[in-house]
Amino acid sequence: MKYIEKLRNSGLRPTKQRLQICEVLFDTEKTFHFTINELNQKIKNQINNKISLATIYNTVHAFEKKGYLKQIPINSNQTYFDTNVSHHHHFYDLKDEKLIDLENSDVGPINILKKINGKKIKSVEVLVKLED
Amino acid sequence: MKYIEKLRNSGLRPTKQRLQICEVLFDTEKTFHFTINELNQKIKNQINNKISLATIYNTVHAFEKKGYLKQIPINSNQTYFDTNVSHHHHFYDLKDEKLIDLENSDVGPINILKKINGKKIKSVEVLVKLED
DNA sequence: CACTTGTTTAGAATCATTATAAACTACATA
DNA sequence: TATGTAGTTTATAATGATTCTAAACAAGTG
Ligand SMILES: [Mn+2]
Ligand SMILES: [Mn+2]
Ligand SMILES: [Zn+2]
Ligand SMILES: [Zn+2]
Repeated sequence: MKYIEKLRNSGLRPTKQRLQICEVLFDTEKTFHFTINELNQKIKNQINNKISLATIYNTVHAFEKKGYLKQIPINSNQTYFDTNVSHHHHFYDLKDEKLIDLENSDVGPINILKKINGKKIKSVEVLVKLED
Repeated sequence: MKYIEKLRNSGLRPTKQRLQICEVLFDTEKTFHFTINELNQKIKNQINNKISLATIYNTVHAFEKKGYLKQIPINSNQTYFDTNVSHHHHFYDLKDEKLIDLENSDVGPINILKKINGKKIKSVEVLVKLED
């Protein structure tokens, strides 16, 4: 199974629950954005199985640490994650509270001129807030 | 007093507590970033008075709504605010968990090419994560 | 001053997230 | 294949930032 490698790379044994989480996260045509609660619902519907929140949190965080998921920097009462781990940006629709992908090509090249001594840039993310 | 106008514009009466919050927020040479807890500490030290958290939350949110404070989009267990309401961006030092201003001129012009039907851009914010 | 409406506050409620620890499982090794 | 150990799952509790509540209090008006 293709997900075993992802799990092992993340330092996790391939258990039934984790493989099911992988199916929901990665066995899709399109990438998507989600909160832990939304993922939990999706698992219940799609896999027709309940996985404890603790396992979901742990697995998502392990993937995020390894770079198989991204956290989206946004102020919300819940943390948003993204299965699209390519370098890209986001619209945030303030009214609908929805995220929309902004491909790298939809945003011009970004050149950070300021340097901080002894630090290097890990990521550059643009958040574009939308209103009506 | 110069803060009375800010308060009235935000739909708030100028009370003793709110004026003291204003002093801490706006009576400074430099702008700064803060969490509610940090602001609470600052008030205790600087004004030598305790103001209830409810009042601090309410006042900060009223100012944020009116545009006298900005919320910084970042994933943290606490919400970060900024007294610098000019259009600017941020470095986020992952190790020290500190925010650093990135002036508009430190980032090239950003051109959002994608348009969303019926929505207009309210803000464009760049977050640059730093590692060692 | 008297009245109304807005404000402050302590404490409770909420709720996303993290911690705990007991029952269970993967899997290496005998 | 059987056994042992380290890792995993789960229900449940704890944590902690934020929001809510409602009673005591203050601002502003006439
Ligand atoms: Mn998280
Ligand atoms: Mn807030
Ligand atoms: Zn995305
Ligand atoms: Zn700033």
